[in-house]
Amino acid sequence: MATKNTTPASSCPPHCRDCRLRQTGAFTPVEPATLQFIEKFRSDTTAVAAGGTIIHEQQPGGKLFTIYAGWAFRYKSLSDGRRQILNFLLPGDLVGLQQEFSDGAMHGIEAVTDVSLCVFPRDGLWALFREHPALGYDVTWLSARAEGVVDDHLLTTGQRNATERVAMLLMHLYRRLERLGLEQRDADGKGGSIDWPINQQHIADTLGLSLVHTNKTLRRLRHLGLHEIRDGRLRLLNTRALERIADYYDMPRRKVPLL
Amino acid sequence: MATKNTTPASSCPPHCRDCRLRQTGAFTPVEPATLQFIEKFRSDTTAVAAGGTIIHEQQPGGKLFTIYAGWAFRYKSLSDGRRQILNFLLPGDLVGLQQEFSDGAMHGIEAVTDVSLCVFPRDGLWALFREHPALGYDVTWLSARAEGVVDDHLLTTGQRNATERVAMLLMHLYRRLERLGLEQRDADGKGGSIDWPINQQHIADTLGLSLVHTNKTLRRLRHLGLHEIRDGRLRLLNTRALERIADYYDMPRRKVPLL
DNA sequence: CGGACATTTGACAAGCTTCAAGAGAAGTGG
DNA sequence: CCACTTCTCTTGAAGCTTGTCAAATGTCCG
Repeated sequence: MATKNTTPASSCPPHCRDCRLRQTGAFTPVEPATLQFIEKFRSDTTAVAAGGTIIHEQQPGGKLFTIYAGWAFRYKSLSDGRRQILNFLLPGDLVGLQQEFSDGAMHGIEAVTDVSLCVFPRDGLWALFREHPALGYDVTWLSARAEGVVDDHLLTTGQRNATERVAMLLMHLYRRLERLGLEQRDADGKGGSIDWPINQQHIADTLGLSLVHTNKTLRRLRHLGLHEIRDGRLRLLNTRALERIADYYDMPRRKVPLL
Repeated sequence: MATKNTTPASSCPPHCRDCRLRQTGAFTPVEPATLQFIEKFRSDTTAVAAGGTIIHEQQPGGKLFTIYAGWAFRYKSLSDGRRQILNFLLPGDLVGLQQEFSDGAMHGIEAVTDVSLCVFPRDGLWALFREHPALGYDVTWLSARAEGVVDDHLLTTGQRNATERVAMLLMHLYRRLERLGLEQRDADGKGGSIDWPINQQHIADTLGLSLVHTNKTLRRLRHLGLHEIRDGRLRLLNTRALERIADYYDMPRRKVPLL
């Protein structure tokens, strides 16, 4: 009881210079002056409990967020309830840009785990571009990169079959977590695992498959010894095979801007 | 013979102030000074013949383009040849941003019709942000909006069935052309039609369906009297029904930036 | 007329969804 | 502490949507 609904273990530090994310090496280093500007730009920090709504699907406006800790996902739904998860949001991801720009075709954002967020004022974005063009450039970078992720996902739902889709998702998320330094290496140093807070319904909604078929496809891959999901953790037992099935290619990893 | 491989009817005018696109009312008006900046930033104009490659799928770098006239599409493929069309590119669309930013996960761009393009130097983008933050802001706008289009498309391939997908694509493209003033009204003023340069293979690759099933789905909609494709033109005969089938909602139309 | 290409159609197979129901885990309240 | 609910995962069976194979028709163009 005392451990529930409290602030998640990793909440945003009061000062950006203490940001745990910037110490991972996954993000482009910034000058102290720039860091101060970002901290000034940040209007708040907040937390959303697992299952909570970060951005409502129909609600325009809103704010900009950077995920500091936890998992969330963007989604869109049809009026009869069918839901498509567009992508998963992990620490370092900037979200809410589309709400600012889009024609009104909105998406929702929901927390999977408890999530910690840095909040930026929506109407401050133009000031950011004007006063600090380099950060504006970074925002564009992040936006273009986010579209690239959705592009890949569209290739998956449009062209890959069920087995390929599941293999792709496992590889994709594993690599993203790994890049953030969130992979937990085994004691023997041979393997590793990542936190896996999503359930099979999430996977089904992500890949455009039914829940039942998702289950059976996962089972097949598991019985082939390719992966293991247990106690809320994912362990890849044969990445080579998963990459081959999914036609997955790992890209050279550049550092990414962080707002 | 004399009419082939010549410059398409609508090629970019030498001066941006004569740009036909800006006269459509679909784009945000800009100050003459800004227009001059854009014209200076533009390094070239060019044309690509129907079926030609604008950006090669595997080739990094490259340039930025604004489509001035014609149809093109972005795509990604799997190594065995399956191809997913990510979206169609119409006049006013800015393309090539991802090549600048993405981790290397590239897409290709191919011309459907003869295409006229404004060319911008890739390495001038940072200068644009620095010297003209408002244009940088516009680029971000366009990038975020482009992602919104792909989001919608992902919802389509992930959740809609074949009939819904086809209806969605018909509505989506018709509305986009209409917004650009490229709908041709009938003499009686009751209906209209748009140029329809794509074939059923394009549609199949866009919607993640087989060619045969695409054909049969189109036929069904045609026999229901919902649309008509003839002589390279698309005519919607019952938009109400198509919108209902596709769960399509028309968004309020804001003017969009044009680079 | 012959060749390349897009469209069309039928028959059959396969992949995926739906329906139904049971098992296990975790939280809730008496 | 245990019954009860709820949620997730699991499995089987049946049916429908979609893909694959094959071939005919039509069209454009040299």
